[in-house]
Order: sequence, then structure tokens, then C-alpha cells
Amino acid sequence: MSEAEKQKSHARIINAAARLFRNEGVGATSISDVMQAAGLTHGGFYRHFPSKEALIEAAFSKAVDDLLAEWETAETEHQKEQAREDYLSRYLSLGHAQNAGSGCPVATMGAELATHGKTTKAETSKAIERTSRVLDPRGNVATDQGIATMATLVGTITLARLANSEDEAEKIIEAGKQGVQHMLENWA
Amino acid sequence: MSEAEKQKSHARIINAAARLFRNEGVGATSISDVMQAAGLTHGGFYRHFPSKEALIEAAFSKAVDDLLAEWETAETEHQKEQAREDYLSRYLSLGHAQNAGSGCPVATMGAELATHGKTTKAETSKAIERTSRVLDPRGNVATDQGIATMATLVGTITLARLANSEDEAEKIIEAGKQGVQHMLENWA
DNA sequence: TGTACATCAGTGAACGCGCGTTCACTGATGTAC
DNA sequence: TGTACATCAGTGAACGCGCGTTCACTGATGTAC
Repeated sequence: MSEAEKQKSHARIINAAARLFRNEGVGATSISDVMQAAGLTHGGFYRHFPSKEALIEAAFSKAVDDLLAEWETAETEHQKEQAREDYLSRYLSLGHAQNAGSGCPVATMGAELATHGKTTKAETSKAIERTSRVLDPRGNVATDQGIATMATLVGTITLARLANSEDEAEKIIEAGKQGVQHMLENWA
Repeated sequence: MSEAEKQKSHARIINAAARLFRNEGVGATSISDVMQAAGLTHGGFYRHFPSKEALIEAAFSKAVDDLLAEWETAETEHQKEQAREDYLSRYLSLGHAQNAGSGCPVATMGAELATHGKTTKAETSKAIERTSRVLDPRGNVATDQGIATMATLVGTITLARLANSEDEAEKIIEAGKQGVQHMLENWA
């Protein structure tokens, strides 16, 4: 049980939490659930985090990083446009709707985190800013276009997950795609 | 304790649940919380509903009705357009972001209901259809435009509630407004 | 190099607590005669 | 019109259960001499 092994456990706990919180919801996931998924027993949790609240914050941040890091490295205009397009087409897909556990944490945890305090708000606010930058057509700035695009994405995937058939979900995603396209087409 | 009084209690329970579920979340609201808010004790709950699940369904449906009924009565083209505009401007407001308890149940309860079963999906699916109809510029039909508009609304209010200041929330709502406008402006 | 010791990640039992649900009871309602 | 009785909304104690958190303990690590 070296320092390196502790860090591996730590990472497993965060990853398990990030997946379970998105799949089942923050409130519906217990610390025992998380620790079991990480291959540990519940008692050891407090060697890694002071509270469930701290884990929620860490898991949310990790999920945001996993989703954005790949695209934030874009430097040239061409790379930025490619990043934006790739992010959009991955986000608005049936796969994303059906695999909440590896998808956008704002769509899955957002409403639940909205009732939390200031500490969590700092993280969610940062996530909105970062995502908007990736999505903004002008590249790495946060303007209304990036925010409005993100809003349409989050709303579309939320609606798609509330549909009662795969066909209906696909129709909603298609509508979201067209919506984003029309929105950005003639923006002042 | 006549039949009429039972119905009054029933309505108070549903209204209290609809408010608390949207304000605090479905999982974070207990049956005791709901009954207390309705001016009753928890034990009597099961004279009105067979389970918490049934209450969730009833409260969600009630919230949808409260939000839509006023606009669904529009008949003439002019009334329909007015309904659509009124719905939009009420939805995209700071007041809506700050008063989740009387606002859109899809934005507050949606993510939590997505993990539920078929019965709830029937209700959420219906809510999407109804809202899309009110929002569609062609009037009382469910097309991609209505769905994409609804998605932007749900996403915008979700993001606004995750902002860590009133100013930031207002900026997000403004971006959402412009997004909807640009989206609908030149739709094929 | 070998030994004694402090550290601490992980275990599993235990804590108080609030949850959803059940139940015996109360007392007002309204029907039967 | 008056009386006996069935119904049932609402009460509050109780149920088993799982939650977040604490704690005494284990045993491997790595440092001190």
C-alpha cells in the first residue's frame, strides 16, 4: 500500500462516482455503491474525502475534464472548428442519450446541483464557461452564441432521455441538431 | 370529513408535492415533507396514493397542466402566436430561474425522472409533445421547431440555475433568448 | 544489513437518523330502519 | 325525527432498512538507529 497505490484507489473512487452519479443520480447513489464499484469497502472512503459533498464536487469536475480536455487543446482556427463540430456531433447522438454515465454531467447532475451551495456553483459555473468556449464559433471565447448552443445541447439530451421510445429520442436529437444549425447560421 | 374535504386534501397534497419536488428535488423530498406542507401528518398519505411513485407522477402531471393549460386554449392564429410569445418570455426570465417551485417541471425533475420506468416516461413524453405544440410557430402541431425551441428553453433555465451570481444567470437567459430568436428566424 | 517503531490505507462493525410503508385507533360522516 | 352502525380520512407509533459517518483494528510501508 504505497503512495502510488493510494492514488490509484483515489482515481478509481472518483471515476466510479463520476459514472454512478451520472447514471443513477447523486442522491440515488450511496457511498457504499461508489466504493463497491471501485473495488473497496465503504469504511475506507474517509481516507480519501472528508464528505460525500466533496466527492460530488470532485466527480463533477472530473467528468467535465474528461469531456472537454480533448477539445480544449485546439490552437489553430481549423482545429477549433473541428473541435466544435466533433463535440456537437458526439453530444447530439443516441449513444450519448443512452450512456449517461460517460456523458455530459451538466445534463445529468445539473438540476440536482442547482439546489446545492456556493462551492458547487463555482464548479458548475466554470463548466458552463469552458463548454461555451469550445462551442463558440469565434473560437475560445465565451459569447452568447456558445452559451445558447450549450443550452440547446443540454436541453436536447434531457428531452431525449425522457422519450418513451428509441425512435422518439432519435427524433428529438434530430430536432436539436437542426435547431443548433439554424441558430448559428445567421447569428449577427 | 366529507368527500369534498377529502378532495381538498388530495389537491393540497399534489400541490405541495409539485412545489417541493421542483424546489428540492424528488429524492430530497420525503412524504413527511409533503404531508406537513399540506397541513397533514404523514400517516394519512396512503389514503390518497398507493406509493411515492404514484405521487411523483401526479405531481409532475399537475405541474405540466398548471404551466400549459392557459396557452392550450388558444384557437385563432393570433391567439396562438400570442400564447407562444407569452410562454417564451415567461420561461426565459430571472423570475423563473429563481422560482423553480412554480416553474417548468421538465427542467427541475427531468433528469431525475429519466432514470425511472415506463409509467413515468409516458407522462414525460406527453409533456414534451404538449409543450412543443404550444411553442411551434405553425400552431398546435409538433414539429422539429417546437421541440428544438423547448430544448433551448429547458437547457437555458438549467444553466441559469447553475450560475454563481444573479448577473451571470441573467446573461445566460439573455443568450437563450437570442438563441431562440435566431433559431426560429430563418427555419426552412 | 537488521530491528523497532510510527504511519496510514483499507476493513467491517457500529452509531444515530430519516426514509417509505404499515397499522391500530379515533371520531366525524352519512346511511338504514 | 331519532338511533344504531358501517365507512373511512386522518393520527401517531411502529416496522425494517439503508443512509452518511465514526471507530477500533489489521497489516503492509518506510524510516530511524
